[in-house]
Amino acid sequence: MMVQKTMLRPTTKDLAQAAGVSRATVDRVLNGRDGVQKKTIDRVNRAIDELGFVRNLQAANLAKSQNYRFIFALPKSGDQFLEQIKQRIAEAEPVFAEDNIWCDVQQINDNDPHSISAYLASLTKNDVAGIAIMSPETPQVRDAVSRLQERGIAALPFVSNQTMMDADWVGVDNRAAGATAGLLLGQFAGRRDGSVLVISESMQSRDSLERRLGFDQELNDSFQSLRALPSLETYGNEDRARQIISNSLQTNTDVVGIYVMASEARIPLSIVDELGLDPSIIKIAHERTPFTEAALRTRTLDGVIAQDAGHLVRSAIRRLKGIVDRRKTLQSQEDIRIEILLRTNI
Amino acid sequence: MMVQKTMLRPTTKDLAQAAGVSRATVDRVLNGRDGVQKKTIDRVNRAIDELGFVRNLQAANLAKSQNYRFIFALPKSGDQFLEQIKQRIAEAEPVFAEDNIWCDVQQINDNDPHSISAYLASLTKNDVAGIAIMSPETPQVRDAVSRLQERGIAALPFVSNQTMMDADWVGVDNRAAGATAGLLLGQFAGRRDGSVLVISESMQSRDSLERRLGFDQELNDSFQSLRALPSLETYGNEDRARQIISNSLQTNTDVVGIYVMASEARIPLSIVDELGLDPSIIKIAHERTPFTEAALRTRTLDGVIAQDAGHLVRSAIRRLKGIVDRRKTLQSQEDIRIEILLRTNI
DNA sequence: AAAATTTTGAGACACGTACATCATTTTGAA
DNA sequence: TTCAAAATGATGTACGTGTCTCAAAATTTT
Repeated sequence: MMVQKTMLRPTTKDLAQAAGVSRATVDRVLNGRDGVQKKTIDRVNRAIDELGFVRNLQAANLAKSQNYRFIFALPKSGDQFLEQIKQRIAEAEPVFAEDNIWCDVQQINDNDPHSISAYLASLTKNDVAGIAIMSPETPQVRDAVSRLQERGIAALPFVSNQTMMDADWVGVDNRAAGATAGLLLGQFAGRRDGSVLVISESMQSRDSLERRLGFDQELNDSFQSLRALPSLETYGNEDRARQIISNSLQTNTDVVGIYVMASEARIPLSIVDELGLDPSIIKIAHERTPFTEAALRTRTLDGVIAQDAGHLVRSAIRRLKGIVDRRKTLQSQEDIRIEILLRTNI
Repeated sequence: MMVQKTMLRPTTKDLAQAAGVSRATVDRVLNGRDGVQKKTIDRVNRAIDELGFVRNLQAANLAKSQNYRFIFALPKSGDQFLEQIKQRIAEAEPVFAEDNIWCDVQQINDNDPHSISAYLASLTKNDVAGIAIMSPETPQVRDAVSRLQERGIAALPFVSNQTMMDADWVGVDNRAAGATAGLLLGQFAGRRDGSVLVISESMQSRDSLERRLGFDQELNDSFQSLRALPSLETYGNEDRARQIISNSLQTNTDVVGIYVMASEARIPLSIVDELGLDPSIIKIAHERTPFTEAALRTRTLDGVIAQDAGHLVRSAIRRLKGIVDRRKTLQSQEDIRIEILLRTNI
């Protein structure tokens, strides 16, 4: 496959000439229509390689008046991280609009798997070209996603609660994220020994389970002087959070670190703040939000493990577009990095 | 500015109708041609807002047979980081090709400012639409860049040695990167006190100076038990490096940390390895390379401060394209993050 | 060899914008 | 009021591809 640089960019016309066939036949081959002999197909393909032909996607889209309408299906109940996501979608809108990409946000009650699958079932190919779904993984949703794909709508699990088995999703490896939290906390705690408070919103989500798994493994492997306490689940309830956290701190007087696993770090950290602990206790949380940024700056928080919300959004859009265009995307661009934020690199 | 969702996407025709003018006048306004009354311009602009008109860039490019040919002007002498850059450019090529973007790499002797400016002066608008320049900032180069821009060629300083004064460049804030290295090293060193070895290739580059500045400031501010030693300059010479490093280690028996500032960490770190130091000495280096990745995994390196080479490349391409298209790019996407790599988030 | 079928060719039109030309209208100055 | 200049309209072609239709050629079947 060599690229001819003298010809600025070969067109289907050039291709037809090179292959010794007509433009109509080239079109039949390029778009996989039938009624073409195998040997003719081969001739055209050989010419494609020789010329280094690349279809002009823009012209093709123009001709098809293809437009990319994507939907982000997000949960209704939201924390600050979700707000970040929505903000990044809005921010990306005008830029992607020039590339003929239009995104809508649809917020769905995520406590009810039925309403999600009902919504997904209502979509047709005319309404929408692709959809990024942020929802806990239930059989209903999984089915609805399959049926979407059957109807030719691109569907992509987004950020939340997916099995890592499936390579086709947008988000980070939560096990590794938890391990990174563990490593950071362990190293920052230095040679002290003691116990570590682990606060989550709920251990029912896969995210939390995987983070906890990675966190424990890292502490066991490399920081045996630290002892991770059982997860405290706040259920998003501030009063409950206050009670269980202060309880735990009274029971365990040797706490040297606090790990807030939930994507909403504000409530637990505010409570810890109220209690006026020894500032040398290392505190690690997840996700960049206005709150965690401020906490890093004031040194009430030592580190944040984050996934770049803007990157998540743009990656989802690019990958949906890639599916629609049947072209592969750039793997290295779509790997969502596990970011470590300290007060110096916010 | 409201977006009309019923009309799939307003065209210039719709615009003309809404504004009560002809397509020709719309064209004049959109492309800034003269010979249009102010009040007519206003009428059209009002219609643009009302309809939420967005120019179809694809169709426009098709009509102009616009193609984006970009050049990366890189130094000839190269370390592993530069190899990463080149690799990422090659990797991005086929993907960007579908968007009508073609990138070439040109390697230039960066020790000779004259050959760089001579090369830049030789470029014409027909050859190339934009150029990303990785070169030390000298008056000659700075002039050549200005003249490029005057000739309508997009020019963008890339990664290396630029004043942070100029907002229009691609790269990280090296002061903050140095500070991050300092913070990480300081925290990892725990409550120990002692001195810190700082190894650079040369303190003549702005990169090194800024990193050192940030590093020292962070240590002074927050880790007063640590004492940063004067920078050891290797000049890329392995024998020299071995000598000055082992000298310094003999003189300073209280070393608790080593900071390798250079983008080529392999030589200094190999030498440190040879000397068989106490593994509890904290080692921080810059840039993700096959070597630093391996060193993190084997725990001979504790942390790496990096800028994502792929991101740098793609950001440069997007911004060059943005300049050519006279459209603003998404700021948050083009901020190059200061990444912290530990063994758990490689 | 004739007929039926498959394969290929030739051409037209569409998509939304850029750009050019020439005709017509409006405006402002003499 | 007249005339030149400025402003606007009308219209055509081009860009590269997709998608039709209909005719012509090549191949297979009868």
